[in-house]
Amino acid sequence: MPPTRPPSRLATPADSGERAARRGHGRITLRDVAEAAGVTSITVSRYLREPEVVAADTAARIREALAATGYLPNKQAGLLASGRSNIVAALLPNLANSIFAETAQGLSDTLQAAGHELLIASTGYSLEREEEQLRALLGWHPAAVVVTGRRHAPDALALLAAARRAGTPVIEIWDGQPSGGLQPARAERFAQVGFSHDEVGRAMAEHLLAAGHRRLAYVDSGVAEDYRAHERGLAFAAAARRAGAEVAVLAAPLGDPFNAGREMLGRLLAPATPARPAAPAKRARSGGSEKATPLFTAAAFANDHLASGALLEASRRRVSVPGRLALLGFGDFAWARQLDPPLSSVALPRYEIGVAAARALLDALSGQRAAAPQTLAWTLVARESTARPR
Amino acid sequence: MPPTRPPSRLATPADSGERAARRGHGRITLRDVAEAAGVTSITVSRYLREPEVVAADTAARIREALAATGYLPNKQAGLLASGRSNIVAALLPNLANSIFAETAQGLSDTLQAAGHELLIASTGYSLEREEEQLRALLGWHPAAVVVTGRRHAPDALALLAAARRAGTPVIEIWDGQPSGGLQPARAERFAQVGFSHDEVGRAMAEHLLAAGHRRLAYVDSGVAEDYRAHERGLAFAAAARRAGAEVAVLAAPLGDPFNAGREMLGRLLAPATPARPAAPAKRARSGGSEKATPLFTAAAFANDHLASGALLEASRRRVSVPGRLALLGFGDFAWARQLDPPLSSVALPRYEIGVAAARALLDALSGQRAAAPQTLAWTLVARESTARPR
DNA sequence: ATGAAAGCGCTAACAT
DNA sequence: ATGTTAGCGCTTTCAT
Repeated sequence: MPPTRPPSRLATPADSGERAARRGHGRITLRDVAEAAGVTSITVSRYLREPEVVAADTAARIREALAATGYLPNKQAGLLASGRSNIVAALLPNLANSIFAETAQGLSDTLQAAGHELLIASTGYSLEREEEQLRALLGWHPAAVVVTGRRHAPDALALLAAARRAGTPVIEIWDGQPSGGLQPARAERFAQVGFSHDEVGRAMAEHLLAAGHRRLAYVDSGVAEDYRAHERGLAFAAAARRAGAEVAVLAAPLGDPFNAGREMLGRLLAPATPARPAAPAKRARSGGSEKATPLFTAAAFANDHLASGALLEASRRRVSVPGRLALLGFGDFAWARQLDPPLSSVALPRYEIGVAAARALLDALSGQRAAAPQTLAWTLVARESTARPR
Repeated sequence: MPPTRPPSRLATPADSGERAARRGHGRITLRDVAEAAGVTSITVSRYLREPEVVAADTAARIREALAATGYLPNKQAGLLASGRSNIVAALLPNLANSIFAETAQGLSDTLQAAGHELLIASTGYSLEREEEQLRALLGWHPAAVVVTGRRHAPDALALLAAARRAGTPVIEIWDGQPSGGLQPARAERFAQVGFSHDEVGRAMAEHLLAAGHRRLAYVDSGVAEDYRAHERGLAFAAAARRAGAEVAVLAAPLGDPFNAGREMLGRLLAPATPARPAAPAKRARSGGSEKATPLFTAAAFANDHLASGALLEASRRRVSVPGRLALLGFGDFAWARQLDPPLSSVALPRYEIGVAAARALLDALSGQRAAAPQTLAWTLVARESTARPR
């Protein structure tokens, strides 16, 4: 006979004595329910997992006992015993940034609906913190893992590879399938759910070229870690150059991005005459013909914040947009299309990325096939800020 | 002797036969590490938890074994055995809303730094979903629980109360201590980390009154669930009336809040003459003297989005702000202070609420005293949109 | 249809 | 300083 235990936890939740050995924490267990229902715990366990297998009258008694005790299954015990987890671990650079916040919401909505739990951690764009957090999250033996982007610390990559080898689906979000050239070579390939930032950069250039602009600028994010913005910039510049246009990539200063955008407007209007001669050499990497003083007629930005800053400053200075300078953002935030003129921008599948990633994981978990990569659609929304003059 | 197991999982990860009984999932366990280090598993376990207690040379061997095997502790097993959890469960209405997203970030940053894990779920402002999610999260036996607001389904309340009784700190965020009158009576009191929305509503009214306005409007959120906005509105109206001013509370239409704000500008400028006589009766609940046609000179809004919509529309219609109409927002979003004129607003401790809640929980967990309630500071940031004319 | 036994991977308690 | 034993609460396997 197994070690006796007090007949009912319910009667005396703080029952003591009897056994000096380790004891429960006073919580209702399967066994309490079983006692109340007059069966053994395995029957209750079975009822919980496959109710149809239990006799109708037994089931009824169990249902009663469940309600009477207020039983809450202990998930760690269940997972430990079954080796299965319904946790999905997600690593995002930042939860406050509305880009990732909406992705988190998409993940959360879709996973919750499927009965999964979301264990979330933010990395602050740091590969080190990502690795550290990944290690912590993997200790939960999650059913699946979501990470952001395709840049990871070597050890993190190894952990992800090991997890996948053990049958845990791994998905990288927010980047598209690696296109040639710019990507670091890497043995491990995880399914990607996102879009190609190269393509977006190219489309941004083409949009401005199509409006007749020949002197383009890309205002890059000053945040070094935002490699997606840098990638878009490279693709933008390449496309512009390919079309025979002049193009420069300028890095925005750090700090409040709206103010950075305002400041950049000045540089865009008079790029060859730095306001403060004493200031450090400007970081413009001019492309195209180096000689001509580039008076830009159009600028694309790494994000809507920078672009809106420039737009607002233009409005303040009575600089005509798009007449004197066309402005194109990235992200299509609700407030940016309210400005005057409304900002043209690239609408992103922020929420959809979360949903698609979750779906891919759920598919992989049920079907046992690998998570499928997915390229999601974005849209360049042309508004007045890049309208063709005329 | 305990059931024999193959000498090393490392050598033959897929070793079979021997025992038909349930077997591990091929993962590295404490025992594998112990074998590699020539000790028993408890010593490794000990090393992991209190390294200083283990002999130096043993420790060195364990360290090596740990590295060689790539061991990752199984958290469910650890928690089950110890009865301790480092999970904090958080329930937020929405992760995409930047208000809660920043709170989530504050929670995440602070908890991660303390070695805790964040299990997060969103409720979509639905009390039912909150209860359901709460039930799921409590199954993890979290170390602490964070919920949003003080309105919960009865059963959810019971679950929270039971959790607290079992020693799990529970914190409600985003609301302040219940002030009299408006709050539903309730036996259970959890620690609150937030601020009083009554006080904010009052301060908003006082700010406008101090600028000399006597005909005030509060534009409430059309979202029924946003009871905090409604509370601010009630307090706003009460304060205005107390000061002898005229005041009305108008409900914004649903849908895009910027456009709703734009639409509300029309109502504010000509509140007595509904544009479309055929439209359903407007939802304005006029307070103060009912007779006078209230031509508002100032309006406070439930959020910056609505306020900015009105501000932008005013600018489009060449209605002077604050000359003809002063506008006051709530939330103090970065884009709103970039407008022309910059929007006065109430700056909220969005991130700080997360940090403070996490700290309170950590304190409660280490000190074993109850989580302490906290009132956090907000600031009414006066900008040009409510500047005194003259 | 229900139960007994064993075990998931770890840690607490009690040795030595 | 290290090991032995029992047990956390559940599920699997194998009876009955």
